[in-house]
Amino acid sequence: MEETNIILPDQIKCICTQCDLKKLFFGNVGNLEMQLICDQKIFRKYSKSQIIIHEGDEIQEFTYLKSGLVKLYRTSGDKEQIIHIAKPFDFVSILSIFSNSKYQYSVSALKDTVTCNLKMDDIHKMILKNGTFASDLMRRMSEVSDRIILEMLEVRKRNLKGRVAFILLYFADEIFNSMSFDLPVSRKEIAEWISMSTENVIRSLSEFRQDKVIKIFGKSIEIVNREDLEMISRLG
Amino acid sequence: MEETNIILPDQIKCICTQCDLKKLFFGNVGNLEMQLICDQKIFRKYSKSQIIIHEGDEIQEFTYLKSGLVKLYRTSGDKEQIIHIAKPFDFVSILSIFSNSKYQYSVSALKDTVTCNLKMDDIHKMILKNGTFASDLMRRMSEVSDRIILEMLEVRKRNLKGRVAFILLYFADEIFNSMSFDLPVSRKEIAEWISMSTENVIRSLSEFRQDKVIKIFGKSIEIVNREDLEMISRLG
DNA sequence: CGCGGCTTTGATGTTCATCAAGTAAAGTGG
DNA sequence: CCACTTTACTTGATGAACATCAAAGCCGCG
Repeated sequence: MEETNIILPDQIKCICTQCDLKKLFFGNVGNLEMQLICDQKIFRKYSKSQIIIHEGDEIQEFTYLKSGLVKLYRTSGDKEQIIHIAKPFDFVSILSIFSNSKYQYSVSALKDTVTCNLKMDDIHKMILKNGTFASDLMRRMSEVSDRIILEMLEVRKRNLKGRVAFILLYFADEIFNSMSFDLPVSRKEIAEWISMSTENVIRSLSEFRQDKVIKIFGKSIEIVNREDLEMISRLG
Repeated sequence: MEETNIILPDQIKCICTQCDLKKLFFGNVGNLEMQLICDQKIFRKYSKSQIIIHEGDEIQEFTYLKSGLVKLYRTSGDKEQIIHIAKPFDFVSILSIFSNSKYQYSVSALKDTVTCNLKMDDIHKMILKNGTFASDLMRRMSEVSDRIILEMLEVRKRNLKGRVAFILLYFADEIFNSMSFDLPVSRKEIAEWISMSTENVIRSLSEFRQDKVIKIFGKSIEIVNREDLEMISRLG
């Protein structure tokens, strides 16, 4: 939220009407209305591990990801609980914003991330005026919360190894669309995501490597035997 | 959903404009619009353990609780995972309905329950026409999903005894508003809610009883030492 | 170059699931 | 309504799963 994160629209070549993300929420917003929103928008740029949204902060903006990758989490005491990892189109900051005046979760950047921020007031006004926009937005909210809840249930019904396998497949299928990728999170963060200890996350990864299910080079992961990994995820 | 569950409006003295639940969603709906909805409404009555919504069913109605108590859960294989326990005003069936054509969760009655069912089409039409209604509905959706997610996180960060203590306090504070109440769920259901084994839920309850934190007579629970129970919930 | 955080492995102990066996309660069909 | 069956509840014993502690190597960063 610091001023230093602001980048002016003309620093990024971006015309709202041509934005890939337009159809997410603004597919049914006329060009005139769109122009009003467009003129008000602010981009913010965050580098890895910078905090985008801080639990407890006043909600004044409607924030969505233009590029990058973020984690949604909650802090209690000195511990963090990761709720979800989201990429553009996964509009996580949509949670809470219509019921609370303050954010219930924090969001931070896992890699360099750019957000597009609109004034919450403008969004509220548009909901009142434009029913189709309201309807589209509702669908998005419902999708996001459904996905998060179902994902938490999927994790929760598995044991340690099943959870780790599930997370690896999640990165492969949902985030990177590839069998090899660089982990955007630490082992500790995986642990905070699946509610297990860091050591046991590492032990599971090592075991998968020994069993030739995956290859590991530091943060770099390659899924070698997808069938086995899926089996571990299903049975665990 | 069976026809046998339908009860005609005049069997229950109910005028929509005077309904306690009106302000939940329809606080900003005019009397004329309200009348249209009102004429279309159907009540359904369910007895304990009857299924109100079945995972996978087509979503055609907008369902909310008039009275009773329900559990929201998901079935995988032969096991159930309880997501949330809800009473009237906690409008759980709001989840999924704007993003999916089918229900992602099941809902069943924990005690005799009456639902008020509106046509989904009418709700959609009203969202398009009435911006304030859309806005109110969004706030409710956001509240419900926030509450469920935060609750799951609270459970997940605790250990066995902490979870059991948390659930007991949940019943006392959120459901019954009393330090003594009849458990509306079995030990097994508590286990499915907090992802622990039935035996260990029972052992925790027995231990609380031995330590004179609670009294137990079958399904009947009395919280004797609230401070201790809160301590267990906090530290566990 | 040194410090702190991340990663890794091993050893140990705690927490929890599972199995077993018995009692109580609740539903079912004659 | 009773005998019967099933489901819920309870406790103990055992072993598996997982956390914690400890120690050492590694990496990035000021």
